Amino acid sequence: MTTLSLAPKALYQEVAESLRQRIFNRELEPGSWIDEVSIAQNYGISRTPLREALKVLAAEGLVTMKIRRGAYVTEVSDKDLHDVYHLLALLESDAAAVVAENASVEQLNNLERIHHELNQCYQQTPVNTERFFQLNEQFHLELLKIANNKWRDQLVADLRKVMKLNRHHSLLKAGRLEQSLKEHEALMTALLDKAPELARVAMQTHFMNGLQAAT
Amino acid sequence: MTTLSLAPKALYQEVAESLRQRIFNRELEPGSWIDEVSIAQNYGISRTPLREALKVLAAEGLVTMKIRRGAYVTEVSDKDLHDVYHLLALLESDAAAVVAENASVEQLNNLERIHHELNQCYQQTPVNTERFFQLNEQFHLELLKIANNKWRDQLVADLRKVMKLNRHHSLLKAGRLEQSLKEHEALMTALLDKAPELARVAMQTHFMNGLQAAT
DNA sequence: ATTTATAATTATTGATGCAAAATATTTTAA
DNA sequence: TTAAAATATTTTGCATCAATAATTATAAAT
Repeated sequence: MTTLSLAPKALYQEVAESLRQRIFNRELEPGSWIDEVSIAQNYGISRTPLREALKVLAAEGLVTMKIRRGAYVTEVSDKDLHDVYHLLALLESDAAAVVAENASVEQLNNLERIHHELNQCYQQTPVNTERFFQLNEQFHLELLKIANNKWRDQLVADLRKVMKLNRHHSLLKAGRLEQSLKEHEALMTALLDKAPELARVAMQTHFMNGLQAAT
Repeated sequence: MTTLSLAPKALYQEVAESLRQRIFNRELEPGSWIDEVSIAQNYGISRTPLREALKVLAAEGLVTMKIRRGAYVTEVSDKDLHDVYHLLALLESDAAAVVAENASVEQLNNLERIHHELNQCYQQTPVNTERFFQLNEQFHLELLKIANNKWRDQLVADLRKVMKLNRHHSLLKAGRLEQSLKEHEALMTALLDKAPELARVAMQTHFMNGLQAAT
């Protein structure tokens, strides 16, 4: 019997992904030192791929390398959170404007389908918040996909990772669901009307309210 | 006599910086495979720090790692250039708006000082274009510094690196100097008037004309 | 002659070991 | 008893070594 690996990844990438999760779960606390030898033993690997993984995480901003002191989990201040949120709002609201300008009917249909699922999810009692958050993220990702700028996608992905480091990290808090849906509604309207600036403002508003709710 | 090292860097960082320059200088061509063994020998180092450097460059987008195939210098298409430029315009024009909103008199004076140097540099005949480009970059960096968002600074730095990969990479081409100065002038006026949206539009215009000139 | 399979070469990936540097500890002297 | 110096321990950083995967070349069979 042979094990068929469909998505073969380098060890350092697997390790990086695992560490990411452990950081998001606060198993590795912000500010804490990352013990290379202990973690390597823990995973049953050598330090070489682990150190490569740490370099990747450092580039993402999740860990900070100190010279001759090793790697530390990045601490995200309230100002950092605010700044990162500001950039996410900027990048995603611009994406909304681009989508309003260029999207095909089919692409808008895809987006509206997700929007409808989100609405239906909210109608159910009790609301499956887990699924709601998932669909919400899917909506944002689909919008970015339509905007068709892989460099922006990368920036947004990295910024979202940094945001997850903070304790008030959710782009969408419970209790904001209804408000959030209305904002999506306004956004969809602007997109279907092919009104770039309206779409931009709608997304901007969506994010600013989100920040309000998060802090 | 002891050598006082003020900025001690790890070997992998030194190597990363050196490789960056070799990539920008087209000594390592886009699309080409990076021979780890040969380069390690070339530098007289082992492959371990070299591989860590390559991971860093990969995170910056300068090189692309292919599984079990090693590292390749990233190829930047015309669309990529356009997309990256779009994001730079977005991020820096937002920075301009933030500066117009919040900057202190002293900070604006610093900016205007650089702007004046730029003007004086242009008045000289013949124009020292090298110095002009340098001052131009300094102006943009000072603006970002005043905007005071280190995460944006990081994004902009990475995007600028990717742009340098492309043959039409200069944010400012010769023959555009006068036009560019006028655009800076308009920007400075908006900043001094504390008019965020005017500043945003001025910077946006500055970038769009730059793209026009670059392609 | 062309295609397929196998072998050999080449290159990447991961493990181990060693040296240098920084921190913590202990000892000695004031 | 406290402070400073020396020693010991810990940890990073770099190099060497081994193994695994992939590509190319060669040989055999149809």
